[in-house]
Amino acid sequence: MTLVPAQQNLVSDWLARLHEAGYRLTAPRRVVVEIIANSRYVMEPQAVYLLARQRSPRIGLATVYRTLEKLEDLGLIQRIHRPDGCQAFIATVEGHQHPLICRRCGRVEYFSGDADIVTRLSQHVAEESGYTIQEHWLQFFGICSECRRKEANSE
Amino acid sequence: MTLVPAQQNLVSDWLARLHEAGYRLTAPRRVVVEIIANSRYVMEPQAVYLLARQRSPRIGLATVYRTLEKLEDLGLIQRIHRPDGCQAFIATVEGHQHPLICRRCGRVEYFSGDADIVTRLSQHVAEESGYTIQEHWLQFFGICSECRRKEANSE
DNA sequence: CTGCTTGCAAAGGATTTGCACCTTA
DNA sequence: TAAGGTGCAAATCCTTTGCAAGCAG
Repeated sequence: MTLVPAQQNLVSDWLARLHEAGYRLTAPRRVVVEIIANSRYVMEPQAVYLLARQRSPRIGLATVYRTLEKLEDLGLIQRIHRPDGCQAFIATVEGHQHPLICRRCGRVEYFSGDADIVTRLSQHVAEESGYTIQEHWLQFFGICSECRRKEANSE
Repeated sequence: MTLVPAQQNLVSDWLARLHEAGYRLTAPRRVVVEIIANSRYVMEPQAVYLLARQRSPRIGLATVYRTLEKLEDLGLIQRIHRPDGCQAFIATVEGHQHPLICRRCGRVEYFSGDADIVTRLSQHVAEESGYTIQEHWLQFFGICSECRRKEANSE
């Protein structure tokens, strides 16, 4: 299981995917795409909306929701389910990866493993339970080193 | 990692815990506790409410929410976070377990492992990322054997 | 008895929807 | 220029809260 580096060119990639899927490339969509694709932080619709308005003051919250919905359908972003709710999104990374989220700042790292341990675990679970396993979720929560440092300094 | 058997006496156990915590044992609370403690299925507040009303027609939805809140605070039930939301609850099982949820019927099984593989994974992730890991979530989704059988029959 | 609980109804928030106007392809 | 997309505001949906009346301890 190894740390996955940040990805390049996500923006043009996502725009292309939206286009292929038959969606039009409008100014508001470009703004929303750029905001999420370039964020290494978990983002709620409100937060995306506020950032979007800085660039494009007339954009509406509904448009943000509609764009997020499409990106999620296309699998380009995914929900992060946290104890306090599950309305936050992050970019999906290629391959089978698992997010690690900082509880202080929302920063996300990704872990990916070929010959995924969890996949093997999942086969074991399937055998014992009799279920057909379709999917698994694995998410880690903690505090990133930067937030730990800040905390140490403020004491 | 092994399948965890269903638990006995959850109801009296939970009532005792509520009592110890200083809460009163009222009729509506007993009803809600019985419904969730005896369910091996994921349950949303609405569903609990509807079942509760069959037994106790005057019970209010707010009471259901308030009881669920207490049970969650005491760690007796936990939220199941699914792609479509995270408002469903199931009983918490002793020890470190991971739920396996049927996407058709909501049935839940639990897996638990001593010397948890995921815990070891989590240490590895901590080293590579520099994060302090506080928690991890692992959930499996699939179709239980009963739902598969039903499906096969109806074709 | 005392104060925690309840049911009801109203309030609050987040998300979705309807619609006339605008833009992309 | 047609169809899809937008912003706005209203509508919905889920959850929480305020309060007088009802019970558990």
